[in-house]
Amino acid sequence: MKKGEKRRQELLQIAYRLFLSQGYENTSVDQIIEEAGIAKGTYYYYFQSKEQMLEAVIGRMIEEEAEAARGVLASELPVAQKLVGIIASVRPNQDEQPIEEALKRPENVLMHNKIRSQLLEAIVPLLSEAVEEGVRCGLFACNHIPERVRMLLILSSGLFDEGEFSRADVDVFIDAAEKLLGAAPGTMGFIGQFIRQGGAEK
Amino acid sequence: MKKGEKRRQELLQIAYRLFLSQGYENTSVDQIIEEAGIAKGTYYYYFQSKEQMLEAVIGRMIEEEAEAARGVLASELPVAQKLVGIIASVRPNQDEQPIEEALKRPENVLMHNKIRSQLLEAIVPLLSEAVEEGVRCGLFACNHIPERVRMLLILSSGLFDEGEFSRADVDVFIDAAEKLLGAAPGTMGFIGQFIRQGGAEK
DNA sequence: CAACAAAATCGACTGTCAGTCGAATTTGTT
DNA sequence: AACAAATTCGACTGACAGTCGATTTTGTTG
Repeated sequence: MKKGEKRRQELLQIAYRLFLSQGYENTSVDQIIEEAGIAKGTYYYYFQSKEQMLEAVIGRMIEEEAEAARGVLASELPVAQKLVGIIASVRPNQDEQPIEEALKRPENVLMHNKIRSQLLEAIVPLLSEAVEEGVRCGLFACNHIPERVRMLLILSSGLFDEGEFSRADVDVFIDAAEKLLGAAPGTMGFIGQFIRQGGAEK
Repeated sequence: MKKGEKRRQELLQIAYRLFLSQGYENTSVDQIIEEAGIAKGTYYYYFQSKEQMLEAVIGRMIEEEAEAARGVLASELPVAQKLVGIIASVRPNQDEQPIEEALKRPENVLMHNKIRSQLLEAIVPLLSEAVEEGVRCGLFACNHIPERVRMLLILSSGLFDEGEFSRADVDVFIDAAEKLLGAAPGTMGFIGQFIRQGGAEK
């Protein structure tokens, strides 16, 4: 009951690295077991399928991020700081730049999608709670908070997590965020800091 | 120069049907050539790879829709009608309900994604032109039109083209559309008619 | 028509890969 | 020691995308 879990984690670790560096489709089970130094049967003793393993790898990533976000939410910071903190927990740190890059690559659509949907499910409730707090403080003014938060996350993912984007995209997104949440114009420019890095056309 | 193109179209037709009914991943080249009654080599005489064929299948779908949309745009209809018409050309007709369903299935992520990006590229310019016209008529008031149109399309796809969605999602989306384009509140409810069909939770 | 080239077709073969299965080994328990 | 449960092994299967040289069909030209 101990040895098994350790092996499982070891395999997840190896897969995490390989999936991100080469893409999920381009990583074979044979490669994983070779790096781990185990036989095919052992691999399938721990995972039902390659895809199920991908789910596990992603679940682990998301859980770490959600953990950090929950910490921020429970803190005593002012609402604005909480928003920044929660978003920051979800955005890849600077030492994880490769992740950002890897997920944009065309061979990783499947992984990218699974991450997107799992992340959405985990983060929407947390961010919604922060926004709720913001409404009580008079920072925001809107109904249907979870739906609106979900929309903004879908938008940011669709706009910035793949391909190029222009300055105008960022500006309009900030405008959209203010209007959707009923924030005063010009108060949500801070979002921009989380985006600048990817696209740069024009 | 004639026979070849006919065969090519025949293969695209078969693939179109199979991809939608079983999913792209679950359809093998062997199955396609068996239905067509040709040999492997012939298939690869017409398509470089299975994925390139998928691109061609999708390109064909999109081109038809874009064609219809261009017709609407060039017509003499009032702006509001043009918007409705362009959106309608893109939405699957009633005899294509299966398509809508098929694309939601988990095994079709790749296809779904390719369609989404190709459709975006084709439709954004057309819809933008219609919105531009709307601005001139005083229906809308906004800058950065293509960016805003793109956002709305990304949003609608992310919200409604997969999984469930609630009544609140639709309402908030309409609200977002009005605010993003600077339309008067309550004037864009007509969008709702294009959505009702999929999700129904609560 | 004969001769030749280009277009189209054939299908056996290769290599890769996910997943299976029964046997063997290790570990823990009584 | 005896037995069971957990873990590991690796040869094997089946499916599948893609290759390649040979062959047939079609179109062209003197």
